[in-house]
Amino acid sequence: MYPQTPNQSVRGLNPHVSVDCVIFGFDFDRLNVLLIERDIHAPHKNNIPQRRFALPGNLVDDNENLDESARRVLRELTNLDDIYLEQFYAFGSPNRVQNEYDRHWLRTMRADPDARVITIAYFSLVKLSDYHPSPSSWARSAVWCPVEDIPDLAFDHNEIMDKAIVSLRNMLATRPIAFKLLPEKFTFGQLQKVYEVVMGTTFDKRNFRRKITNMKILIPLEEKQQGVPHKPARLYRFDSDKYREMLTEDLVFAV
Amino acid sequence: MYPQTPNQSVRGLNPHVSVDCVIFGFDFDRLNVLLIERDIHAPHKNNIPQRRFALPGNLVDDNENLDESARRVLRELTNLDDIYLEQFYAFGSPNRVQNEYDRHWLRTMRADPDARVITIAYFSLVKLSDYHPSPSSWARSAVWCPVEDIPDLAFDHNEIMDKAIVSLRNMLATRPIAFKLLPEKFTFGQLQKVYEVVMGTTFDKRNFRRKITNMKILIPLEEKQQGVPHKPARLYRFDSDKYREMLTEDLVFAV
DNA sequence: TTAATTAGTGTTAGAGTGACACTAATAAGC
DNA sequence: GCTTATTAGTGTCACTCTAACACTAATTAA
Repeated sequence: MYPQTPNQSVRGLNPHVSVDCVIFGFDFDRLNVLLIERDIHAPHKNNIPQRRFALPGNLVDDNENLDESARRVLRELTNLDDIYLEQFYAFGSPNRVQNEYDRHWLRTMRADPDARVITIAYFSLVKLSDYHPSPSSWARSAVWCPVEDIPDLAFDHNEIMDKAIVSLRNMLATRPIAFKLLPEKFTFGQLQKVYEVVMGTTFDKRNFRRKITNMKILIPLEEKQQGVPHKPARLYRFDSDKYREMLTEDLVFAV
Repeated sequence: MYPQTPNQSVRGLNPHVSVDCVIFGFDFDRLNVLLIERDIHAPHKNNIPQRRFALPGNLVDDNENLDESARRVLRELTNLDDIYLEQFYAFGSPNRVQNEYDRHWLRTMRADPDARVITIAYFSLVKLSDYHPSPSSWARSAVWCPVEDIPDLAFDHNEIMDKAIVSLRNMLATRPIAFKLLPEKFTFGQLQKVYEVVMGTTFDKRNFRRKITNMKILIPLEEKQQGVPHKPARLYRFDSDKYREMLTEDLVFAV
């Protein structure tokens, strides 16, 4: 049981290639990212933090392609499935493991703990409320952490995070992925909030409305918000045919 | 000498990770890509082509990061150096090696020929006339091939090529890299040609001129083309301060 | 009744985009 | 020296997009 080498023999894990997943979770308030806390088998040394967070990631199996691998690893560590993952960059500095504690942890986890590992990073953006990560495998916990409060992460995961945010924003600016984050019926205000939270800015309400309206992707409903302590907003749903069209277009959403 | 395993023991090549380089060469006429022809140690079987082209690529060394590796591999195979390489995607299907001939070739080249290899792909765009690739290492020849005439390539290299072109076009559309392809003094016609060849379209001359002029990146010279059998065009050079600014901006060049 | 909160709306000035056709300058060929 | 072939160079118009800007309306809570 310890050191724990999860099915390594059965699976044929490639000792040199891993995948890491940056899962952004949107909650109408801020942008979060999914971190896992390591199960600590290691004895605690002086000055070495006892809690250590990381992006969900692990070695690639020899029979699966990278996309499948990212999906599996995410599932194994967090019990999240059915998440569309987009590859965005490979990180392969020989010095990815600098921290002594990380090295120690690898020794408890990997058959070949000193192997130099290149990692292929993926990101996704999901509705936080739809996913309730629960830790498994070697994760002690799996938590949503606001992107402004990201702690020091394992390995080069802070660097991966930074690049992921850039990729996420590029994605949102060119593809209508915002709609995946909304309930079926939503208001203009909610839609705008998605863009604002992810992009990290604010937009002019009227200009935003006009821009979206011109895309002709929203269908207005004869229904309003209920129970809100202010003027209730009209509800909309989005036109899924139009949405599918736009997924393959070259559109640029620069509000 | 045969099978040839280039310094594998000295270097510590990672058997599972490679880099591949898609070097686009622009020659004012069309877009080319740099291919290497394999040195054929293998006996020729029936129906198996005797010439086999591939993108320059090789295994990553354990002491170098991915960018360095791409650079080294390109140098070793083609004697090209000082080329800025941009990483664009990682390819890692377990079935990257399907062709029998490719498998055979790997057996002649690699210490661990059946290892499953993930490759990190890079691209670059250079002025063809500036670079004279000469084959070395296991390359029999290194040739510029027009992108319209790319033959069947080794492994999944055709797939890599396709994705590289998309990345190249995105790059050209957002960064003023076209200027690297021109001589110090150039005409509007030449600049437009760069965009047309790389983007694979044509643009309206007047609109193009206006767009570029508005960027205020060109400095008109008191000089004209000479020796051309038509009205000689005015020469320009580009403002390198402005150029550096634009490299970091979010500009979109959608002519 | 009042306060707090968010929804909802239009205009204007400026910049950018796409479509479009003719004259000018040169070398080459005759 | 005339003609031809070739590329350079130029302006306008209609349209769309963009950024900036302020007030009224509807609801709940206190």
